[in-house]
Amino acid sequence: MSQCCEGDLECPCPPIGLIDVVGKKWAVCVVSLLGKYGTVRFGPIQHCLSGVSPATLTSTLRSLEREKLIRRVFVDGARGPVQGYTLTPSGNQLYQSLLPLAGWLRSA
Amino acid sequence: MSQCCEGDLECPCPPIGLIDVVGKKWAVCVVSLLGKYGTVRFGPIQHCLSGVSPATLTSTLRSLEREKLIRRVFVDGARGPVQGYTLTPSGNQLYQSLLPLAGWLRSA
DNA sequence: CGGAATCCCATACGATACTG
DNA sequence: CAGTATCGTATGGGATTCCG
Repeated sequence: MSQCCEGDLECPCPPIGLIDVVGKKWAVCVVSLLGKYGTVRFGPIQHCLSGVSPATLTSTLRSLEREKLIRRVFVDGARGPVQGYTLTPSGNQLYQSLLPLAGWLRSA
Repeated sequence: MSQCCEGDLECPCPPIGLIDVVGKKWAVCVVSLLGKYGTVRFGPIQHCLSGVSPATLTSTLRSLEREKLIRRVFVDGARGPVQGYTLTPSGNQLYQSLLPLAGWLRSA
């Protein structure tokens, strides 16, 4: 993965590694969803994203986990604990700084 | 391109089409660069992005042009007019709403 | 210098089937 | 319900070459 940047201009570019994570097709959606609703389980996330394939969603969730932007949590359901996903503090910072962009994207 | 969103949760996700543009590996870098420096030519952009291949850079620039986020301009150089790229008003709005995210990405 | 054309590869993504 | 496994395709992106 090449590094940005090495030119004469001072580089305003974010690190490529995080771009790769945030740039994943559904990553921004998942972060926005968790930011808005707190803890969400696998099924509702998948349903909200119009039936994205479970493999793809899992891949997105795992990469977000690796970057410590989300984490798995267990909540008490009617029949025992169930899993869910929620933002880490770092993920919540991302969510906050993502809000203006998300707003602009929707209005553009 | 599947649509987001159709679940019970109200969807906070931005449109997928623009995600695809902004999510391109170098798109955020280019927008940040033009936002900071105004008009920049092909060469300096490429150099600043650590020698990204011309094909890739061209692809990025074209997709940004299609979305009317940047446009080509001609400026008077020493030996006749030369080309450059600059943000459109819409692109500048994107740049503004991108600043918090770019800042967070760099600090994360 | 500013690209366009071509080739090639890695992988993101979707579809489907299956498991605990 | 919450994934995992497998497969196939589309395409983003790098390397190289060539052109005005």
